[in-house]
Amino acid sequence: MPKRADLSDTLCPVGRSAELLGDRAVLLILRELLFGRRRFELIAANTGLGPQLVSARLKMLVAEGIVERRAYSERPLRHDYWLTDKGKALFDVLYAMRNWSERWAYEPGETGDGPAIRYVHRTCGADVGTAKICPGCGAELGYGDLKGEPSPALKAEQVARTA
Amino acid sequence: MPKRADLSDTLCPVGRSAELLGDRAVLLILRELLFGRRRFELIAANTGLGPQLVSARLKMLVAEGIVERRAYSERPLRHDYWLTDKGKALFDVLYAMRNWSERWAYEPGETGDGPAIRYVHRTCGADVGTAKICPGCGAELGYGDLKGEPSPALKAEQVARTA
DNA sequence: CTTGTCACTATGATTATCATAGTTACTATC
DNA sequence: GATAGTAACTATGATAATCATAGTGACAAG
Repeated sequence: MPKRADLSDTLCPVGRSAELLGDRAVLLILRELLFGRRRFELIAANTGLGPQLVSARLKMLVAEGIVERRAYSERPLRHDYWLTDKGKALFDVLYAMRNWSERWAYEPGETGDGPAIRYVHRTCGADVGTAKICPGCGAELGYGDLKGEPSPALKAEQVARTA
Repeated sequence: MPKRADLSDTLCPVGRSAELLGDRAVLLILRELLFGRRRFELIAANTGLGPQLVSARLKMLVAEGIVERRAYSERPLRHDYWLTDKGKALFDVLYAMRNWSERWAYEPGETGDGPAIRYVHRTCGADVGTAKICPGCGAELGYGDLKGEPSPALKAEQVARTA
């Protein structure tokens, strides 16, 4: 690869976010952070990415103001990673990706009989399916509004990765 | 790069679409297709990607059932590229990316005084801003529902790229 | 004082990407 | 009828990002 072309100065909004999100490692790390997994080793294990890549991407995300690095222990000194408001706002993008996958990316029956992850609206309890607005109460769905329940098969996969 | 790790068999819906969308070239090509630019040379020029990359990604997108290759002329034989329903459904993801960018990815005043692209709901005429549901009529917004008007600055950039 | 934990850094092989140039199959112009 | 143009690609070589594996530093626990 030559130095990859830089699109961060394009005025096109899709091009600008493509520079950030058009990267498997970034998307997977954001998934972990949105799921509330904040520790380096957990992120590395769940994504299957090497520590060097995780380190490089987290540094970049901190520099972009999407992630914040915090000390959660002084002795020994240990850090973890938190999404900023700018980072939390990326929930909408990942949720759209999830919705597309649930509809288009699985063979029939591949996830059992339900979706790979069942999402429930915290405030009203409705199963949101793959909707953009809550079918129970009509509210828009954003960061923190949903509670996800992975299917048994997906849960087994996640356990296998961290073991 | 070693062979990139394959996530296409993960059961996680974000992981599965990350395999597809976690790629700058794919996102940029999808942007062009969603904007109705279907010809190879136009896509290459507007994205700034080399023809080899465009060719490889379009082949992959055809194999994934996201894009369809059609002959638009017999003599000389010429082809262009159309989104399938599976491809059109990716509008939601790119629209979420656009919304995030409009809110978080620009310095104040960088796009003039409005957004980089102003979107209007075709059926009711309302300016949708960065909403997920139309603020005019309350309808959900999907592929084909919006008419985009790039800001003068963005338009100038697009003209410069194709010249 | 050895083993374990966590957040990383270092090294080398592999390969995707970019820039540039060339190819094929026609049509249009001089 | 030879040259130039157009559209959709393919070929080639240099570069650098990625992966696998191993190692480091600072501390805690047994």
